[in-house]
Amino acid sequence: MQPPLFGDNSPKISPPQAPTINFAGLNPPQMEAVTTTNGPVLVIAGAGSGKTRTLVYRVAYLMEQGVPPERILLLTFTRKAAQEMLARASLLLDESCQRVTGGTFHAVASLLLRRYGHHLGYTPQFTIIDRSDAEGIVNLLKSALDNPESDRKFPTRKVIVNILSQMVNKRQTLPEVINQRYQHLAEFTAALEQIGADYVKFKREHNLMDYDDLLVNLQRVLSIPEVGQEIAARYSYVMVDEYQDTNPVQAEIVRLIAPHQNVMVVGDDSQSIYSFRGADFKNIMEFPTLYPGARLIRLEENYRSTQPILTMTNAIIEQAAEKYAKKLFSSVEGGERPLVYSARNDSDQASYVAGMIDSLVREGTDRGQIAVLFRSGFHSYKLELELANRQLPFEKRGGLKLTESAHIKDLLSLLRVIFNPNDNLAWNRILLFLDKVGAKTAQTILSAIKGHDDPIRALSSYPAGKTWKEGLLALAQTLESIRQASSPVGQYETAMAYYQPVFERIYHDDYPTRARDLEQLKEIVAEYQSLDDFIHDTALDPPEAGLGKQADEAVGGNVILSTVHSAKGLEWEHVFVINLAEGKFPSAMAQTNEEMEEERRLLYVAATRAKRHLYLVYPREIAQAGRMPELTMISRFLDELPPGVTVAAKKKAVGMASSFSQQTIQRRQAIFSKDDLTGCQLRHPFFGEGRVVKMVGTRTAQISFPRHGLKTINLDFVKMEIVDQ
DNA sequence: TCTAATACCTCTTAG
DNA sequence: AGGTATTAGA
Repeated sequence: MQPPLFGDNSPKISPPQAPTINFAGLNPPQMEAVTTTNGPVLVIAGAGSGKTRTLVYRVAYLMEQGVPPERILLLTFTRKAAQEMLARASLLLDESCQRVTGGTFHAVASLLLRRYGHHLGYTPQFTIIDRSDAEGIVNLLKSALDNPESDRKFPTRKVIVNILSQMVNKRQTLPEVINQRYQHLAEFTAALEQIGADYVKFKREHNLMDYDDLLVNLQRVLSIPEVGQEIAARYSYVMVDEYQDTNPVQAEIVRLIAPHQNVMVVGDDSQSIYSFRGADFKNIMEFPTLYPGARLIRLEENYRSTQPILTMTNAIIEQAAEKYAKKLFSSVEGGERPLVYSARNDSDQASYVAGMIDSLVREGTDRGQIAVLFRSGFHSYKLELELANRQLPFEKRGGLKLTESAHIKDLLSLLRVIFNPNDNLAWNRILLFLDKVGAKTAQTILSAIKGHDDPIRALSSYPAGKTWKEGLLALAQTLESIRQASSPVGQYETAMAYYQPVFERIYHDDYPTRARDLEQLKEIVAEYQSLDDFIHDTALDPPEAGLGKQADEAVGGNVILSTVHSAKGLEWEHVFVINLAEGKFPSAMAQTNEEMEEERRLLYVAATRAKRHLYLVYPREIAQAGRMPELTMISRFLDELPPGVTVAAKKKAVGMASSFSQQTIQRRQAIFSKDDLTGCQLRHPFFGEGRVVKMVGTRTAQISFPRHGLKTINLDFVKMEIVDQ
């Protein structure tokens, strides 16, 4: 269970003896940041300089000074970060630290807007929509616009949502956004303006808020004098983590919520990686202007990484076009230079990394001390297969979230219409479950039942077509039962009983795999007392889907595969950064100089996650679906490094997994040159190990895989390895 | 007129 | 692997 965002307001019983905090572990600037509690404070904290520790101590210190936890607000970048900090503060002081209000801007906004959103015309049951929901709405509005000749150049719903979001986050007008980044769409300005207005109207009419609305609407209620005062009166001390990644709207929220100016913000301009969300690393430098008399504290000593790693990361940021002079120095002894491995291709890269991880684990390295980082979620697919083959459990962070997959959205939609009967997207989704009902019919039904104060009842009396009347009644009945079910699990099960056959029909190809996600969802639902809480929580902090998660909740944790963005603020002994090739990292999407600079900072963030060992890997060629593999160039960021900062890794140098040893390779070649492989144990990149039952032709074998059954495989096309004769 | 099946295309990063 | 555009079929 997540700790409540707002602490309970029950009267606090002071402990007989006030516990005291031991500050021995803090250096002088950290100590200054902890004890300067009144007035604005800006902490510029380099990577690994003990920023989190400082915040944790400060929370505990404030409480030791007698500040009630309910009056402290800690805004962080992820909900997880807030939980972790409060848990650590509890260890320093006592459990009451858990009652501090801590979470993301969005989570805090969601809670405050449930209470104060009525000033803007929202009911407390508004639904938070995610990106794909927003895209769905925009798509709807786009087609309603009926541009005469549906031109191919008209932007996709994805691009439109990006543009609308950028307008909000950077507080720009549509022409400004178009002029800055989307000049090629200038001719569609009028249409986009219309879609933007329709989108706002649609959300308003259906009691929906997207992520941007949460922030903007919070800012708006805070700007209503009486309401703003009431909210501001709740908090006497406000702390903001990762301030370099806040956007102007968030900065304004901080200003409004803390008129007393007891605000401490912590950040590092070199680690600004969210400009696509409207953040500008210059904002942090403007803090002293916004808060005259702000105390500036710098944390520059690095407690995380060895000097050779810092030498390399300093070199990366050294090349940045615009930077505020800062050079981290290490207090960690010794260490080796970062290794660079040049892989032949994606497969070689995956097998190198998996092999290294395998041998590290065999040597006794804690799995939880190993992470693989990459620019984009899909960059790790190959590696995921490779790790699964070697039965190495891992957890993936970033990329697709559980609630973003189609089948989970289906089920959640059944619950969402109960919660917010105005949620058209959810309605549309579940109406499409019905056989013989498509987009058109669904819209017709929807507009018919929309006006009723009880759309579910209205649904059961809808004049349905002969072919789908039965299905419609069954759906209406199910919704009624869900509404009446007493617990969230009960509601889940009622919904699931209805959804199961639909599910098997829609996803007939792969529903067993997807079924696992639904099971996982059930476990999450089971932790909740009310459906409302469940829907709020999952909207803002979707649980992550993963192969690895259920594999092993082993001691010390699992190997982590993560996007760089999701690795922010974390650290590991061993860090692999993969796909360091032009077009991948930096991403091909980075066009402007500013964007390229952000890619550089992104690599800086990735590399500074490493405590002792850093491995930089890139493929020399990239396979593209349906095309010949293309040669790639090494990432410019590595190419620009001064000589001697890194060291080339020898191919498969360090104790590789047995299946990749020289002997194995020789044996494999020897045997593969033979004709008859009957009886051999082979390893398939996807199906895992299997035994050859018989040869079908000279190069084709029938192989029995324990988990996947009998397959006929051409050995020239599929890369197989000999495991045993 | 609408649904269902098929072939094809494109993929950032996140609350 | 997901969505979209196209087309066959009801």
